[in-house]
Amino acid sequence: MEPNLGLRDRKRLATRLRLEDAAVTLVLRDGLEHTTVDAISELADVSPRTFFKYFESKDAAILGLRQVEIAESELAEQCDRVAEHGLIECVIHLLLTVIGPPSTRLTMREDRLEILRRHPHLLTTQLAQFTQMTTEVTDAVAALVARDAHFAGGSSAELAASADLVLVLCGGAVRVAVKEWAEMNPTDADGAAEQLESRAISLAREVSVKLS
Amino acid sequence: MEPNLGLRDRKRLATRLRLEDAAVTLVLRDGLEHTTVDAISELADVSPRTFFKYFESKDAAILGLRQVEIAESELAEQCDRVAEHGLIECVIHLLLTVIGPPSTRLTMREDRLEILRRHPHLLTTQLAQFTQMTTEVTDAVAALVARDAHFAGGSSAELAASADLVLVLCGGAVRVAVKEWAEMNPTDADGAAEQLESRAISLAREVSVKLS
DNA sequence: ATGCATCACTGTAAAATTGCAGTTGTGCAA
DNA sequence: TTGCACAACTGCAATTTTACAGTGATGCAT
Repeated sequence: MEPNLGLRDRKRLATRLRLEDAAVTLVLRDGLEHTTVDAISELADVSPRTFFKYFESKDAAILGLRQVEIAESELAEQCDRVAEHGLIECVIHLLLTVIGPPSTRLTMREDRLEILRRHPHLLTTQLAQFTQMTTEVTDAVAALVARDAHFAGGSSAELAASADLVLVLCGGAVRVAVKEWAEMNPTDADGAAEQLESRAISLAREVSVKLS
Repeated sequence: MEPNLGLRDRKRLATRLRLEDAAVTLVLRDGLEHTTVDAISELADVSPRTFFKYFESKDAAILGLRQVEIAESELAEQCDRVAEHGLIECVIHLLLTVIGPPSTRLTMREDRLEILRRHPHLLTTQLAQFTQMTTEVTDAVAALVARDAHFAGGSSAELAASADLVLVLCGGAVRVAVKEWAEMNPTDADGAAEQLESRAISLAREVSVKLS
């Protein structure tokens, strides 16, 4: 699946998956509150200290939320699509790029949905993490908004405010699209990226039209 | 200022303000990383355990973020404005109601802005808390959206998705408006509520128009 | 004024999270 | 192959945060 990775990266990926599996397994078996970081780490054969090198919190491990770091070059590349496509399309594509493709392991996805049903407060964690991800691209979105014809001519402060709002709207659209996809599409995971992008764009468009 | 409070509530309010003052004072004096919850609690004359009865985290105390709990009745009352006003206006008014009026203590506001400048990561905390607040009114917003003429006729899932996006857009508008107000309006704190509402509405309207 | 229900406060212990320093394994070039 | 730079892993200590259980203060009806 991923043969183009060196030994170091393969080990790292394996450790992360082992931690995710351990977290999900133990939570389903013992319940969220009786599952400790120590137990997860032990089952995954790493020290508790290492656990936090992979995940920001226990919840993040259970949900499989990796921390993103974006290369400036990637962002700049994405930003050269404004002329051809619309602003909403560009921002959503940017967001989907940084959050990466959804997990292809169907069992895992089912298990996580079950955990989310049992512990709704995890939705808060998920939302917070997602929001944090989106803020990482704030500067890039500001640049995109500044180039858009509809927003041109505003003051610096106005542009910054507009960028902020465009970002939260598109981020929300992506979040809703991902959620719908996770809940409704148990079969193929191939066209996922395209489906997500298409759905998110139509959601954002629809709302902005109906609100104006 | 607030004579219509019993002894218990007055004491509680005083304790919260003492904790906020202690947190801000110590952070400005010793720096964020050298200020412990123990020190804050000691200066405020409560136990560290009590600290967490008032604030969810050290950061929340520094920023003065109180945890909100909304009465269902209040929400229902707000929701009866859809017919007369637009959807955006209603949702923003709802949000401003639940987050309450901004702090009127100017020194405190200045001090906190200074701390935010020195420790940008606190913005993440602030944003997360704000997002959490907004999600508390998800159901009420869903009801508002369902009543709105532009959104009527959609399926249940479509309505839920739309409500989600309307909420993040309005929430973002309020957040931007509050931020602008905190940074630019050192004088009167009286018309604050109206200014905030007006600014947030125009922000949300403008973006939805330009995006559509 | 009295009694009761409730809430605020506290101590203790356990779990979660972070910082620091040291060891080991990996990638890479000589 | 050897050696170096760096990343991953670990242990340890300190801090943050939560759960539980108990004590005292407050609000309120009588």
